[in-house]
Amino acid sequence: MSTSALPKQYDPSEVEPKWLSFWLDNGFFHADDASATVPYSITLPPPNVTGSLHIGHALGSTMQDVLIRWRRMQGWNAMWMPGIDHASIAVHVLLEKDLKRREHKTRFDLGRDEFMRRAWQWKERSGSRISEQEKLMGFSLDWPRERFTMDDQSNRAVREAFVRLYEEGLIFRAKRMINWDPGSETVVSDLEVDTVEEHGSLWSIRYPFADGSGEIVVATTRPETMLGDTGVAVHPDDARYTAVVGKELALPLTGRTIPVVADSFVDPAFGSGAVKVTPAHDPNDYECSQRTGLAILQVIDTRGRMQAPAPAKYVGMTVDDARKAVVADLEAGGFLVETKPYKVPRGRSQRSGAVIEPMLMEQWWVKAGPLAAKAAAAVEDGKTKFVPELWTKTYMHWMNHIKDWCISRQLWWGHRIPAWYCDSCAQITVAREEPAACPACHGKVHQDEDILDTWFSSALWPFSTLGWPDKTRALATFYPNNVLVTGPDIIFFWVARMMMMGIHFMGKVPFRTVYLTSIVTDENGDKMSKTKGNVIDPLDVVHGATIEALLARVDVEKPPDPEAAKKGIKKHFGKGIPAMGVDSLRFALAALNTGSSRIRLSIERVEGYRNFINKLWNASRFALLNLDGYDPERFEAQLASPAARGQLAMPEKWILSRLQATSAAVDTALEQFRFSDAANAIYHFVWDELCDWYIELAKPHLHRPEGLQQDAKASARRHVVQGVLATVLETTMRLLHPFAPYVTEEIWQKLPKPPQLPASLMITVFPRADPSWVDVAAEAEMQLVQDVAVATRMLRATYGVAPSQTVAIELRATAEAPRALLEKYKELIERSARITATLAAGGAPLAGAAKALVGADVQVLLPLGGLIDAPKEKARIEKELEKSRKEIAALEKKLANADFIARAPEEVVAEIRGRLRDEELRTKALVEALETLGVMK
RNA sequence: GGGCGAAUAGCUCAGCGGAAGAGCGUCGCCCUUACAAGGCGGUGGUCGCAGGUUCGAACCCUGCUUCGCCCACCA
Repeated sequence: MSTSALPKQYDPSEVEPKWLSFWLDNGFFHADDASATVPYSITLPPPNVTGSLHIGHALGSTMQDVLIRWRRMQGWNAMWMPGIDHASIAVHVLLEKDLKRREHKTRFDLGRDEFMRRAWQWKERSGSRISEQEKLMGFSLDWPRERFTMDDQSNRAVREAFVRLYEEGLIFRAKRMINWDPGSETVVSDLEVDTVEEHGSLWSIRYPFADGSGEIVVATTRPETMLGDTGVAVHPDDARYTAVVGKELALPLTGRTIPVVADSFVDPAFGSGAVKVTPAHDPNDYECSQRTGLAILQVIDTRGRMQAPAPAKYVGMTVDDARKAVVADLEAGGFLVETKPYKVPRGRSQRSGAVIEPMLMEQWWVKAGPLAAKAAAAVEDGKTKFVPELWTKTYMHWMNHIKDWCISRQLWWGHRIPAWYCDSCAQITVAREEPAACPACHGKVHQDEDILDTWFSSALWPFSTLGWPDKTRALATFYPNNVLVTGPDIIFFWVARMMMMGIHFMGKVPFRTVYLTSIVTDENGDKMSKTKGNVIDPLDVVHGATIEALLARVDVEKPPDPEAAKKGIKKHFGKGIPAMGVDSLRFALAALNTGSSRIRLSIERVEGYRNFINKLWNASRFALLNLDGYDPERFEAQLASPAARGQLAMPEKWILSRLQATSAAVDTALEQFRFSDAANAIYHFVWDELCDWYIELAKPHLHRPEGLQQDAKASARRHVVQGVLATVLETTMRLLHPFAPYVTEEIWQKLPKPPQLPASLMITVFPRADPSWVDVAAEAEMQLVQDVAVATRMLRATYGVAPSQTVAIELRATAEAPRALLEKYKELIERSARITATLAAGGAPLAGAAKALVGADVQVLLPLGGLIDAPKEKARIEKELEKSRKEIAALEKKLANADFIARAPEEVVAEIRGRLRDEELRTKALVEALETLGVMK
């Protein structure tokens, strides 16, 4: 057997590329549509083509890969679908910004064809970059299936879905109030508008009656819209105005007259109780006009400038300029009553940041009601579950209050709407293929200029990626997906719409479980942003980055405030970022993912888990240095029978028992998406049990005998210990592999193991908890050894006994059972605490000895003779005594309570009694120790 | 204005009805031949506040306070 030595520190840069290409070359990530095994599928939320992998992706994708690798190893036919999203509006914003900066042009200057050409160019560059990054992270995506939301197959799916929905009356064209984004010059959906409170003013304006009989004062935060007013509304029950309803007002600055109408949407308590109504530019006012029959005048155009029928003077002004002009003119005309500062809720485009202009326009809509009803019912019936469960409410609330979805966009990069208008008649043709001529009048047709909301194609993604609208094998096998992992921020945008479309077109929910990830923030809980300079780039964590490199990047990326960004970078990454490899990052993300709403990540945190990976590396290194002569096949045969297992020594029984408990914990945790529990179970097993105890106890048995002839017994024992160590490590690699694929593969490949195993760790079998390995007795015995060793080390440390010095201690136990155990494991204790021990049942108080208690009965005596520091010892024991007495008081109080005795379960009462007994023994021993000290004085 | 969540060790978080836990930090002592990215030991908490339910509450209920995050058309 080879005993290849490993370097002292784990070097991911050598290991990662090697195994990545090994996995890819062997097609281990690919799932077979026709496999007879149980399918398990996840669709990766397709990253935007504009982006590169950020920490949020790293989190979500790592969790998906953990699930996929885990299920794959459990024998499921695990398929993880990769893809990229065309991100219509995001690309627009990006390309247009670039165009403006480099060429001072708009997309309109460029023209549709040229713009599209450049967008595709961008896609080719950017799309492959993100895939490369995903590969680097070890994500076991099924690459041959990789898709793009604007590839031929997706285009076909989009057309098919659009046409069918249109034919079913679920897609329609209508003139309604929409959110106009003057920045990107397109409609955006309600979800793409952020309402923010901004400082503005509330103007009160006088509207005189046309007959000169007085006036009505109205208040507004948008005086320029008065140019489009077509009425003033009052509450029908408002006694102040009942007499004037129906009268005409002379609208200042316009020469028009407008009526006073009654509508109950008016709040009589606000301002004067009268509202100016601008139906074309305010959603409320539009509703009002529909109820009261007021006319609609559009005075703002799609570029956010005033247009006729506003008076010529204002035409062409921007909204802001028009506002100033109107206010000035009103004031000059004596119409302005007052101006006061006011907090104005203002809608802003999430994409362009421009102030949203509500407008009345003809657009394409999805009738959401019927789709949402089924999507809500599916969750109510438990067909799809949210994890954590609390998101169910968010989803349900939205579904139950859903509004129609505006799906047309006045952009170019995206799926062009498959609707053709006749140049001669009013016929609209919605079809899968471009019609040669108008079916009604045979006139020429032209296609709708608009494209679809980027989320329309995303909504079809779980089935369009599997071949829909064709009935494919892949679709039959992998739809519905088992899990969707995504961020809560796109529940409405994406999750809800996949649910609606999946149920509609496939008749089944698209996924059984929706796992919502946390938001990754910096260590202070602040959202990561380029401007704050607190962005943790996963690739920097993997490869490392000097502070200079990080700062230099700011100059290339040119964020809005480069100085602030640099300051932030210096603050957060002052010493740069050490290269920590993929596994450290992945493991950190899993370990920190407790399911709370945010994960505070910092470089220090990742370093902590890098240390863990290194610890594991060194434990393996130790093993490999000591496995010479080990024969895995022989060992397997040795362990095959339960009887043989019974022959194992306690430490071996113990570590195997702990290992099986860890397997069980990992499995249970993953079933419940408790990633941090799973990661921490492995972390503690490896560090606290395997490294801190088992390896230490194994050492004397592994060392090669000095003499020429090794005695047979020691040799056999050595082989068993080697076997257990190798087995435990091999199992640990399998357990840990979904979290840290690279380091585990590297170690696993080096470990001696029985032949006929697969070529890669990633296709071995995930450890299954086997209760037959549980050994309660061994765990209890080991606990005693650990407790005695720890108590002894504590005394040593307290009294400054040099680590190199072996001291003699006395162990006392009055009871027979623990004394027998101490006797049995004397050597283990001696080795763990660097002592020699003598055992006694009791005896006279030992003057000049420091004393520690283990449990109630076992005493550890460290003889110090004249060197004992009596006051220190006294203080220490008194502190323990105080704790013990408090505990006794609490326990006695409980037992004195008749209700407790009567109502609490018997076993609880018995347990409390037992604890009281033990605690009393402790107190007695501690008092005795104090008395012994007294002798010294 | 509605809804949801959080408040536990210096920091970040587990625990969610029967003995207060982890990681990091901090303080000692150690280069003990796997690992100083390490070892050993220690310190540190009226579990936000006030009530209630219960034999028993960090955990369940009510109210309050303080922070987050969503949703919402008030001129």
